[in-house]
Amino acid sequence: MPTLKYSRQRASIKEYLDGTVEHPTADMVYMKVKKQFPSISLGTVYRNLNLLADMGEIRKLSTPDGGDRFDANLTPHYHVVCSSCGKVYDIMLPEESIRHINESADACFDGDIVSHDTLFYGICEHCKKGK
Amino acid sequence: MPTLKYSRQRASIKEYLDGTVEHPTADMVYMKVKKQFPSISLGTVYRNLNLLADMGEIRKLSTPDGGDRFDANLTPHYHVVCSSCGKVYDIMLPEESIRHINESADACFDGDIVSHDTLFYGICEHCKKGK
DNA sequence: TTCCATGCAAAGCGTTTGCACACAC
DNA sequence: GTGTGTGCAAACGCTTTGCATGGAA
Repeated sequence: MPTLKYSRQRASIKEYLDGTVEHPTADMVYMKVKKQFPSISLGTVYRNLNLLADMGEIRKLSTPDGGDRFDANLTPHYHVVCSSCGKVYDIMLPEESIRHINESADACFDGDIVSHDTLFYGICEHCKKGK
Repeated sequence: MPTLKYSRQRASIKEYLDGTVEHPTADMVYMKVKKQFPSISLGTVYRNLNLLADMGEIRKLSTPDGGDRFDANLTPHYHVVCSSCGKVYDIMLPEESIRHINESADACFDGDIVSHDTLFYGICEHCKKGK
């Protein structure tokens, strides 16, 4: 495998992700980092996001509405994606619940459940009110 | 809204989904139904799959590897998607576990969890052995 | 006859990739 | 100087859509 070399662009992407509680799409990252590096390309953003995800420095979340989302928060937590607006929310289940869910799922599945990737769906408060 | 009219193509799609325990992609449905209707187009398959999903006759599952998958099994159950091979498996949790998971998640989320859409990730038995 | 459904092809969208150039080491 | 990262643009995979035609009611 190739040796990793420093790049300002990658550092900027990581820094942005570290400082946000949202779960930005690649395009949102692109827009943000573009302010600092006006000539950065979307391809570079994607390459670095995937690189960071492969290295385990960020998490990549797949959502139903196409675009992936990225999260630099590595503490064990789940996500809820709003079926209405597509936003992704953190959900901090108590450790006991996490264990219970994993044990239940593991017992029913012929293989290994990767716990922290579990994705919940819902309707967020904002979308509930909007109706 | 327009009145729904019968179509052999849609009937065939529904019939195929009713008879399989897999969770076929749109393209798999297309390939299958094409045997009966050689001139059917992929667009028609997509239109009917979305139509059936909107009517609640089938479920549409979003997976991380791009393609959506379709499931005619409407009994309450969850899904596990294998991070390695992309296959989708049914997972029949005991009712008590489902209730526990929902209550836990609901308590931590500012909105409504849509229980049966919850998506687990894992490595299936087949991929575990293959390594 | 009235509309909905179909087939076809083009377009849409998010993402990946090939290539020449720039930059880290 | 060697090899990785970047910017650009083309290509990709999946899905949707516009339009003329075909079929259900």
